[in-house]
Amino acid sequence: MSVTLRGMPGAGDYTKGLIHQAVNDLGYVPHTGARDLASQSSRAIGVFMSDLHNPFFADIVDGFHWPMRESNFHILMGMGDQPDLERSVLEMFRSYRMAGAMLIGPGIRERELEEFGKAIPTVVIARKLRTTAVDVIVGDDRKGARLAVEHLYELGHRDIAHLDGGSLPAAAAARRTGYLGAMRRLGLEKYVRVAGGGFTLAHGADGVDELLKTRPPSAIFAANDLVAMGAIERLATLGLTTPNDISIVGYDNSNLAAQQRLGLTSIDQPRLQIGELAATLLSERFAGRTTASRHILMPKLVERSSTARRRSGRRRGTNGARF
Amino acid sequence: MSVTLRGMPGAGDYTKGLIHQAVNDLGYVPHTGARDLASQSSRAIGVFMSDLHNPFFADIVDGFHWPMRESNFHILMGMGDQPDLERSVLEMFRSYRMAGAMLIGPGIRERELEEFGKAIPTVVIARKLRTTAVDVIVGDDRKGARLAVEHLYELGHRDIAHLDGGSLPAAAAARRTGYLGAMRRLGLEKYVRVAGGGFTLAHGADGVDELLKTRPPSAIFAANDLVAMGAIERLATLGLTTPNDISIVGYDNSNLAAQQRLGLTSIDQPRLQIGELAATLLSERFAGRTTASRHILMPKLVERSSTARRRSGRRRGTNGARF
DNA sequence: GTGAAAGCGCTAACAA
DNA sequence: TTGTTAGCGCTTTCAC
Repeated sequence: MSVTLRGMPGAGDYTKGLIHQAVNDLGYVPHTGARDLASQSSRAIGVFMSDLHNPFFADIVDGFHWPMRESNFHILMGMGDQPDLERSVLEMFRSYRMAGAMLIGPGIRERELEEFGKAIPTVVIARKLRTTAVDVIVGDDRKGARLAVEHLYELGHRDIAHLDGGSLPAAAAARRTGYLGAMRRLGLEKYVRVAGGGFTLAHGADGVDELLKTRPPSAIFAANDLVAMGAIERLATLGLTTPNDISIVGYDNSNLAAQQRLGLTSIDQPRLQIGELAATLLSERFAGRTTASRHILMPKLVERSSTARRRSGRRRGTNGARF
Repeated sequence: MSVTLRGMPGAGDYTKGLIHQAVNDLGYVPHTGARDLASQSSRAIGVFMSDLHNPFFADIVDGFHWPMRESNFHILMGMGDQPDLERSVLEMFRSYRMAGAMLIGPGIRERELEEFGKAIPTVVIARKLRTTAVDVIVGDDRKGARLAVEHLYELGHRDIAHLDGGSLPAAAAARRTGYLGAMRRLGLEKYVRVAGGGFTLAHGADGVDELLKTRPPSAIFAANDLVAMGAIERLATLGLTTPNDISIVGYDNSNLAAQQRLGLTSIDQPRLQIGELAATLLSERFAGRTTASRHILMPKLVERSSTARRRSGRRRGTNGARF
């Protein structure tokens, strides 16, 4: 069909217009499956997200989206919060012979990820990996946890508890380890308390309930912003305000923390930049790079109003003007 | 290859096992593109989301996901917050000759959606449409807005402002209209105030700033939960607490409102159920239904702690026990 | 039951 | 430049 309708080097603009017009009217859309089959190639990039609700992930996708589109790829997203679902999503990516993939917070075994990476150029986000079959972008979560604890320490807090992210995502373990290490280094072993277990708002609320069974801590380091927010709100309903009664640090510096003038002190990971870097790494792979590329991004603490100097006596106050 | 490796009615279990083993070791994954081309069919369902950050949408997808998987379809998601992106996502769905599609909050013209619906069995969520080419699931947003205003009225509020959802999504207009109508019916015209314009946390905060340029209202009806939360937090930093100083009602009853014990009074739309219904409608289409199916879901108000009876004198109090 | 052959809608290579 | 042809990896059909 007219030189398969693509380049059409010949033919004047007028003719071109006519053809496109006709094609449009007919509602013709080229058959990607057939095209990919014939050309033995694909312009599709698979994006796997372990959690559709996590705004941190959404930002990464936002950052990834644009450069990929500019390079004329299209993004197909799959999600699955359980290993089986995850596997089936990855198999689907392979079954479409996609050109590349970005996996955000995958939970399956490293072996499986390695096998996947051998089949499709892949960049993995937020999962520490040894294999060289995929590119990796991770934050230094232990360092981030340390920043959080030290920040609270400098504000005079000693009784610092941790709301844990749970078992599945690797990030949770690193943050917990970082917390424990920092507490030890500061001589605060006796204050060490870990509660909760999960990355959602509900986990934050439940974690607070758990902590309060013994005593309210002076400060909390939460595994991510969602958990921190859940904790703050739970504390509020119990009459404990932040930061007057309890200081809280989150993780991810997601837009929940930032845009919402809630002002959550949080550990920043450059979300959009991570997505953009992922796009760059894939492009490099497409351009021929075969060696693995590994990036450890340094987190930094963003101080907002959810943390404050420890007050000896409890007092309730406002921190803004009244009308 | 071994009766194309599918049913394999013959061959003992042992042989079957051997074959699958070998296939697995070789890392063979059937080529979906070729299969679809040959069979002139597809097991792919496209899901379009206008906003990856909206937890309401994520819940709908969650509800949709399971029944579809059970029916042996796989979900491929695309997103795009701008009309051009949206168009390109839909074209991609068509280029893959997908079996069906769910479009959440599409923003393009009805004509285009109609054309799409003629090509692929489609259910559209959260967008009022006249065309019979697609199935439609919408909430009665005007009714929902009325519920919100009446609830606040019954609590003694008169000076009720609205934080608007903006121009693009059709839902915003219906909620605004519902607000205006309800205010008029209650004889509160002189209190009518609309501020903000958008569906994000930041829009909520900005809307509050806008309102406070004149005077703090007694209560606020927000276009969705994100906006409500942004407003609450902004008010808090200004020393105005909810619900003591200002009552707030959100919309969507998203998990931000519910799980987070923030306790946001909100207008419930049965999110998971919407997703499940969408799956049912698609299945019906696959089973042969050709007439359009249209569903208007009735919203209901879920009262939580962000709304309270109006207090004549301002006072600040706690609403929970202290330790 | 099993095996061979045609063909899905395209692209790529070649011939005219 | 343009038209023709083989073939991508499968399914489907039809003959055996």
